[in-house]
Amino acid sequence: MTFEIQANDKASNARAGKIVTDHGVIETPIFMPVGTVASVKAVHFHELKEDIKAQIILGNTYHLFLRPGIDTLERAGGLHKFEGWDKPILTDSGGFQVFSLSEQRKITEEGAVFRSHIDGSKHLFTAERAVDIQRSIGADIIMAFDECTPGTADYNYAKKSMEMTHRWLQRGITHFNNTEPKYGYNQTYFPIVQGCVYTDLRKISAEFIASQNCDGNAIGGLAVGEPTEKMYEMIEVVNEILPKDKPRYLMGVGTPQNILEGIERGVDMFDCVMPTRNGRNGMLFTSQGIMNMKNLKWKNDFSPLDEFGTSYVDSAYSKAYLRHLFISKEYLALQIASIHNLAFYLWLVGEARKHIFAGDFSSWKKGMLEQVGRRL
RNA sequence: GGGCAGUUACCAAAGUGGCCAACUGGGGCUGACUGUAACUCAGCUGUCUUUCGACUUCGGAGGUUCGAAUCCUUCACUGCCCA
Repeated sequence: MTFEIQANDKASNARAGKIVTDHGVIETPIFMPVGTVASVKAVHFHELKEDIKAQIILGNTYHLFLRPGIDTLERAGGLHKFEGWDKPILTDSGGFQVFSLSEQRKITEEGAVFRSHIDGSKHLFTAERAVDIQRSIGADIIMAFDECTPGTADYNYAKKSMEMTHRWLQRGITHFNNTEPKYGYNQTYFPIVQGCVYTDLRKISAEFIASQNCDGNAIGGLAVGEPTEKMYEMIEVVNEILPKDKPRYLMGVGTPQNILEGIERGVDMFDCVMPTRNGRNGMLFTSQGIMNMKNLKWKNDFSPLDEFGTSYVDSAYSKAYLRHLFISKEYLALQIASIHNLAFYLWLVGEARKHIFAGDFSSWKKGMLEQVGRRL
């Protein structure tokens, strides 16, 4: 994997670049749709590629390990072949599940023991195991196994957790270097900065992560309960330290506003379930603001779903029709909303990229922020 | 014509003397959702009020009672059965 910066914004830390993987090029800044269980929920891969124009998608180690399982993925020849996606894939390590499934896991120095949410069976995830599974999945970019601490963690817990994440990282890197890709193309390993909302911890973590000299670096443990301003502050602190010539990936973020703020602070890659999950729950993100499609006000509004939208669903369907589909609990509603939201997110980062090249990112961002935050 | 059962908020349906503005579903309105255990979750859904609370309700009218959605009388309507 290689990364090349193609343009820097004049008034901010925003940059535009190009990541090259064996499955193709990723133009940054980029948003990566989340396809946890070998599926971007409610969206065909055809639409993902042709209409939404996704350049890279995610998969999840924990979920894919439970179903369909490693054996099936290996027999399929890896996740790309299994799901029919020939562009880049990034897999999360299961670190987020340490946070989101905190009720049914136990953390030790060795790793985390999960009780499966599917059948209750116990599974030990370690730094090494996460590498092995991600080798079997065959993602282009694989993530270190970390503990994603909640934004409300106290200092001592955050410090101990961060230090353990660092030890896990060294074990993971060693194991990564001692193992080979399984399907004939290269994989690269991204470490993850932790440290919760504590500036000194974030600095220590960023310095440690930078010293590992990986191809790219991730910022984790944000947008997990801390105030948004704190998140922005932590991004600034960390990006001061993370190498400029490596892609920076802000994990799990976020709203359109979060993404623009992240780009301005020098982040290159984002992923988030919001466009798909919120879409399925009836919320549309548009360049003009946020719409709750279940609201009465759309009942007889036959105007296009999004007159400024770039996806075919934006002109093919009306607001009134999509509202009807949601109210009627029709599956098509989930598809249309998910396609629209993902297309919007990809459009948004694409526009950001253009304005970085043009050198007027910050002024463009200011106007866009006001628009996307409106409630329609 | 006779007998029986029933009539509760937008719909369905509990409640059979005070703890009832009235259980529960559905529907409706609004909100939440950030490396996906999520087509999920939460609040509201008689009127007025920010809250406390006040007021008007359980087919209509009248009555019994300190007190009625609940008991009595009567009228109206609906369903089933017998002629």
